[in-house]
Amino acid sequence: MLSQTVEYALRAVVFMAQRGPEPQKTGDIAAATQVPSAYLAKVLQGLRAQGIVTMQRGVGGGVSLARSTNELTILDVVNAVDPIKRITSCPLDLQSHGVRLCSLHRRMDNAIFEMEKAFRSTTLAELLNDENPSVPLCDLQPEDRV
Amino acid sequence: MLSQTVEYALRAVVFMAQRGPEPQKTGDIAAATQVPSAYLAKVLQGLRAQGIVTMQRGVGGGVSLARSTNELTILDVVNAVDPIKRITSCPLDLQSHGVRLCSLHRRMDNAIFEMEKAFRSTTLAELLNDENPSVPLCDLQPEDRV
DNA sequence: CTTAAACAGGATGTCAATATCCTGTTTTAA
DNA sequence: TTAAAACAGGATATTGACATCCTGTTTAAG
Repeated sequence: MLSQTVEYALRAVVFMAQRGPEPQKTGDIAAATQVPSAYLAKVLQGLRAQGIVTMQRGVGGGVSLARSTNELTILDVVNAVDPIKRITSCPLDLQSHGVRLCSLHRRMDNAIFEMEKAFRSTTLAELLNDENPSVPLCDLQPEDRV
Repeated sequence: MLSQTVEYALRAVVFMAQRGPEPQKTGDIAAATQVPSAYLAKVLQGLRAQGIVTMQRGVGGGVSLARSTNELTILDVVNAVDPIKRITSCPLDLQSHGVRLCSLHRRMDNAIFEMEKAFRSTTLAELLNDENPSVPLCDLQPEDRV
């Protein structure tokens, strides 16, 4: 349904958001998010290409979020690595359908739209501020469990 | 986003629904829906395995819908060939998250749920009765166009 | 200037989704 | 009983997603 790559990208972005503005090393992100390090490097390159993160080489370098967590939605991250493709014209190329989708494809597109809407409705900041005993990427200590 | 297989399965099912109860030959369905015939045969086998269609071999045989179009939703077809996988437990296997998803995965699951809901909300019968100038799979003649 | 840190990116491997082909089996009708 | 229709299903490409490895380049610090 959602690609591994999307899952990885979101984990990485959430991790950076939790850590604040300091650049994080790819290896550290990979370890914390349980993502294969070499593959994460590729995913992060995709995020950089889409302006979601910036990367700094050399000693003391690493990966940082390019925008405020208030201005970054889940959808932004999803679209950066695996864009949601709405159905905008007839998949069968029927001349008379064109941009006026038939009932089948209109409803398929609507389902995709609903998912898109759900992703757009949450910013990274909202994710972090969620009052939820389970914190993204963080296992609780036994004594903290409910 | 949605697999080719899902698109193909839905086209095939819609075609059969349009044609009524008579069994349709795989080759005819393939031609009408613009789906590779040999591949459609595999997809239909999947639909049969999930009880969406029945298939009859031999002269006069073919594929038929196993249920009324009132009792068959888009979701049924989608789940038969490419099941929608909700997120039911922590993808990182964090002990303390378990079934209590963190804010990230709860929202990812919610997006999937919204799509699932959209698919569940429409039956095949509703698709066919949609007052919409574009009829699924059918190109209009030039003189009929708006 | 040298060195180690850290990303950059090409080459390569693996696997599942997509797709094709061919032969076998079932079924109906003549 | 025979023949043709039609599905059944195994074997085999092809392609892109996922993943790894290795070497090069940039950068900061000493």
